[in-house]
Formats: sequence, structure tokens, C-alpha cells
Amino acid sequence: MKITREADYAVRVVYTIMRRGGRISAREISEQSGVTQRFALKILHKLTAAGIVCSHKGVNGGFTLGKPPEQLSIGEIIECIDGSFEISHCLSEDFDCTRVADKQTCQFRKIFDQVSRDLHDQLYAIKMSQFQ
Amino acid sequence: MKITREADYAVRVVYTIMRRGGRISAREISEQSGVTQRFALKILHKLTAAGIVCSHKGVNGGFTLGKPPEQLSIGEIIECIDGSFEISHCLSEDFDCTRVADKQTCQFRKIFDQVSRDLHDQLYAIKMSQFQ
DNA sequence: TAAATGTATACTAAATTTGTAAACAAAAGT
DNA sequence: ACTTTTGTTTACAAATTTAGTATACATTTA
Repeated sequence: MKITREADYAVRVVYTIMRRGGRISAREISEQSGVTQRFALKILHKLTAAGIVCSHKGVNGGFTLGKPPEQLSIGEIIECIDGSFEISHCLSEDFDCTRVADKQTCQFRKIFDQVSRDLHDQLYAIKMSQFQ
Repeated sequence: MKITREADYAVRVVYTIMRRGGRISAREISEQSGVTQRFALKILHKLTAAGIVCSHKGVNGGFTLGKPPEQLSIGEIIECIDGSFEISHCLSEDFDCTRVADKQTCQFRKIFDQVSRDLHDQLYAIKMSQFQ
């Protein structure tokens, strides 16, 4: 079970911003995290939309953390890039199951739902502050 | 964060065998799980190699569980198909990191290692018996 | 010994991932 | 005001992975 390379990089990018403390430019983030600047910008865009980081335009612009490390979980960083923790396609709202009449009573679905919740809770409990 | 369709099916296949109690043929597994017989056989092959199920050849052959449901975790079924729970490529034994001199001291690696362990422990703690 | 069943490997189309490119928009220093 | 620095947005394409199929083979039991 892997996260995508992009989510992997997102964790590196966020950690790099956290370590800086204050504002840091995309160029510096790229240098210190080992992610190319173009790809880092793409990731930063998504992180900004999710409120995980804040962007600052113009000369001397850059990025800062969107919330304190104690409130920032690994789970939300990964989810922001890779999407929800629903491990099976059949959990999706608009999945039309042809196997059973009522999705709510499906035993398979029950398994995947519980595993997904456990996974979510586990990863949201890991905060960035513990790696500072 | 998703598991592959194949791992998803593997959980359905194992659950279907568990529900039967005794021996069940690949054809019946396919019918009851909704997985095509060809694909189910491919999955059953991997599950057999991992000891999760036992195969029985010949007329009236089929499959049985390789261990009691109380000892059979969701984690090992998923791992058997999708590979280890190392969420980042950089955790792999033969990954040659060009960013730092000593992998052991890398902060990024430290994060991914902890998350991977948590994930592993969480999923291995969920046993098939609780869905019986 | 024949029929039913599982074993093993190889192949391919589709989907996803992993990036790159380029034109644009906003802010701040001069 | 204007120029430079920095982030924004959308589109594109190569590489990789996934999902599923095909085929020839091996084993067991009636």
C-alpha cells in the first residue's frame, strides 16, 4: 500500500515549510525538499486550496503553514493530494452496485467502510508537530 | 488512498470462503463474490502462496481458509496482493537516496517509516472474524 | 483414463501517475 | 506607473501501473 509520489512530496514540502518557521519561497522549498520547483508549485497549489499552507504573492512572496503543526495531520496532507481514505471504489456515493439490492446491508461494503474509517482516524491522529 | 481492485476482490474472495465454512470451488466463489472466475483464480493463486487459503485439486476440488478467521487479518490479505505497507518508495531496502548521506538520519524517512508502521499495525489488528 | 478442477506464465488495453510547458495574475520595490 | 519577482491556472504527454484475458499445463478422483 503506497501513497502516490505526489503525496509523498507533499509531506516533504510541508515539513520543509514547518522547519523554516516563517515564510519560504517555492525555490527554497524545492532546493531543500528535493522536489523540482514546477512539481512543488503544483503541489503547493493544492495544499493552498486545502488551507494546509498559505501563499504570499509578489516580491519576497512564498509560503507559510496554514495552521500550527500540532493541528496539522499527516492524514489531511495525504488526503488533500490522493483523495479520500475510502479504500474501495464501492464506498463512493455515486457507485452503483449491481451485486446487491441494498448497498447498506452489503457485508463487503461493511468491511471496507470500517477499514477506511480506521485508516482515516489513524492517519489524522499523527500530527506534524511530532516530527519537529 | 485506495487499495487496488485486485486487493479489494481478494477481501471479497476470502470473505466468501469464510462464509461457506468448508470447501468451495472457484466457480462458486466467482458467482458469490462477483469477481470473474479467471481473475478470482489469479487472486486465489496469490492467496494460496501466502497461506491465506488452501487449494484442493481434482474433481470436487476447491479452496478452504488457511487459518481460522480469528487469526486472519485484513492487513495480510491486502499485503499479499498489493505488497508491503511501506507508503513511500524511499523506505525500500534498495532505494538509493541521493538527497542525504545517511538514510537513517533522514527526517522525511523517519516520518514515512512511522506512518507505515502505524498503518501496518492498524490493518493487522482487524481480523476477518469480526465480520462473520 | 477421462473429466473436473487448480497452476503458471505471458500478454494487452485502459487508466493513472508523474511530470513538463506556457501563458497569466498579483504584489511589492523603485 | 512600471518592472520584477513570485505564485496561478490549465493543458499536455511520456512512463508506469492496473485490470483483466488467454493459453497451455498439472493434478486428483470417480
